Amino acid sequence: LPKSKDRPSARGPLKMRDIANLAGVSTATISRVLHNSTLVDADTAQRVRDVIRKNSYVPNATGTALKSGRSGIFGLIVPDITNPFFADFVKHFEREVVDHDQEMLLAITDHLPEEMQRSTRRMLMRGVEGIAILESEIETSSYETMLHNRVPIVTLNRLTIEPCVSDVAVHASSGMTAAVRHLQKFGHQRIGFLGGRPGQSISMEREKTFRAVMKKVKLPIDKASVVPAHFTIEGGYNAMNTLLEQPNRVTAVLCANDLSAIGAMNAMRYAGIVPGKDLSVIGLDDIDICTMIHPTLTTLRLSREHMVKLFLQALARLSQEPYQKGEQFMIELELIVRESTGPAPARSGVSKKK
Amino acid sequence: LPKSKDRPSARGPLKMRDIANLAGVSTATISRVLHNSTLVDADTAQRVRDVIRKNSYVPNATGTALKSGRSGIFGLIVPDITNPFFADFVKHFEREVVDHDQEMLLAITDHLPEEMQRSTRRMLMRGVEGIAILESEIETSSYETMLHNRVPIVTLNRLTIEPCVSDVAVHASSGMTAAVRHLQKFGHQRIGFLGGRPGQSISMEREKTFRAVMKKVKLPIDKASVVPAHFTIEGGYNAMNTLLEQPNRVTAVLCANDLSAIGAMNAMRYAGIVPGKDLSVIGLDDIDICTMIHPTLTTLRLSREHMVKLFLQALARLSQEPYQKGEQFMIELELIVRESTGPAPARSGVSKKK
DNA sequence: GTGAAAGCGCTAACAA
DNA sequence: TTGTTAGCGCTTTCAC
Repeated sequence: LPKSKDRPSARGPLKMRDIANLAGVSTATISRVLHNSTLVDADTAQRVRDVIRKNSYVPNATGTALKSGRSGIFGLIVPDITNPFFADFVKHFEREVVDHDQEMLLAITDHLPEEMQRSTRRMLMRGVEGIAILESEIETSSYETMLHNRVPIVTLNRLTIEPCVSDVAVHASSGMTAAVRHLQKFGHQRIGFLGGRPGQSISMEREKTFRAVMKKVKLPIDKASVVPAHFTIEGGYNAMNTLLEQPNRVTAVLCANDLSAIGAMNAMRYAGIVPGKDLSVIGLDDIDICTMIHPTLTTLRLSREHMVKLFLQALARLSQEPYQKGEQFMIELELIVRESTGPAPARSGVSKKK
Repeated sequence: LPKSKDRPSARGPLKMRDIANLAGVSTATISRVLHNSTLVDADTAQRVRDVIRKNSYVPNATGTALKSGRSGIFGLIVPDITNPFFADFVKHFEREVVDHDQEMLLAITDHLPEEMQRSTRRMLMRGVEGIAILESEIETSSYETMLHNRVPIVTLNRLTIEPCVSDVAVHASSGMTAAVRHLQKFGHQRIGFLGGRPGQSISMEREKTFRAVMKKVKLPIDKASVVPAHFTIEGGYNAMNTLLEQPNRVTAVLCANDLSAIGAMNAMRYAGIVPGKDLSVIGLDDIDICTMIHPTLTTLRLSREHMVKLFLQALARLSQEPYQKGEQFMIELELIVRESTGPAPARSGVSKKK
């Protein structure tokens, strides 16, 4: 019986061997041509390229990965791709990674610890060269498995680094200061905050920063004007309804993210309050829809493009031997003024219905 | 010098060989344990499992893939993950695929033909076992490369099948009929349509269906009330502004998707027209935000969950030898009534400002 | 300038 | 019940 060397791939895609046979050269030559090696005769190279094109040959990355020990895959773990912030992050991450001839392996945890565990396992099985984790609560056993396997990791807002683990954190205070000063210039004195859920580290962090900023600019905080909220439209909607029940209502609110700001504006509409006029609103993230709603949303931009660059840079540095230590990176917010903020209304008691 | 068999993996994750050495068995036994083979002694199995756990060993899928010839990866190509419809599709696709111990390879084309080409190449390199393409315009050379490599493909709304290529199409006419009847019951007579961009097959299809439905229910169509629109918030916004310039304005509009419906409602607000009261609006897709805006959007639901199931089922069937032929699947729309539709206003000349 | 051959991590047929 | 071994597609040293 003929050796497998000679059979023209019974089924499935062509292999390098087949191309080699068709071009009358060895697989080594094919490989050289694919890598644009100069050590190959121009004519031979051309002939090989023709055969490749004619047969739509595509090299099998599995073989390459196994041989080289490098998968060329980077993992990305997000809690919820339905949130435009994460969707945009995923989009930029994919683009960046693909532009470097690598792949993205995406995992969506839906905030579930057991999904986090499955995700890390999947990533390790596929031999990812690094993992970006945009999930603030990382379940312990997953974390240990990753450390054990010494895969570079970059986390978001955990403010903790260790060997093989870097972190990118949002430094909110300068941005929030700008936001509050912007409101102050419009004459706002009573400013509320929507967000800050006990136990959720990012949102607690943002609430803490808000308190610090208000102290810095010497504005008092009414306890009842800081309302916990999920990072969703519904979360903001509910929180704003709670806020609206308060006497001596605020004239402006900062929200922990854009989605909750949008929800808050919906709640205001139902209550007959005009956002941007009766009550100013500021979001955080600057997702695309900020400019597509009415009124357009003033917000603190957290650039996904920049974040992605930081994450990938951090991963790259962890991969280089001398940097295995782990580093802390910071990213700033930028105030983007739009229509949802304006002069504070003359007196506090705005009627509920116009 | 000792054979590589004996060295305890200098660096990087442990391999099966290492675990075998630690447990004092051969790699074959490790493999058997990992696959829950019954042919292995209970004690040995336990010992192996302990070693695996203790060392956080994770098998390398690259090896498995190369050996078995099956990558366990399914490709998904979408034009724009920032569109909530696609984001939701990706989410369900990922979940479904991962639940079957497989992976999703995601590509985002941003509607660019050259990205489509790169994407298919990436997919073929990684040896995907099937590709779901949610991009209606498929660039020819990519398509041929895929066919050449005989990888199962399922497309959306192309209404064309061939060997190795199945299609899932949205059958809009019953849903649209329900939508128009719903408006008729509210007394609407002049109904417009936003969408239908020349050259974009999905949107042309939807416009055609709209015309057919209007004919069926014996309602006239004013040429000027069918306005082309991109499938985005901005597209709907612009289209609605065009529509509002018309004399003898419609009292209701169907939109080719939810995003354009949302944009249309924004445009109405700016013009002082109250959506759902002065002018009824119906979307298509039923993305999550439909219930999170004011007024909530009446829409024709296109279930992503169901679509994903169909796509994966179609891919699975193409993989089985006897089904290589390619099949046409259909998916229906379901009318979901919310607040954006209501009784037609008494007379047509609604004032532009209240 | 080109080819032969070994080996990456894993599986499965076969041997013991 | 367990081990030995060949080989999946590719790269690369070494020999020619």
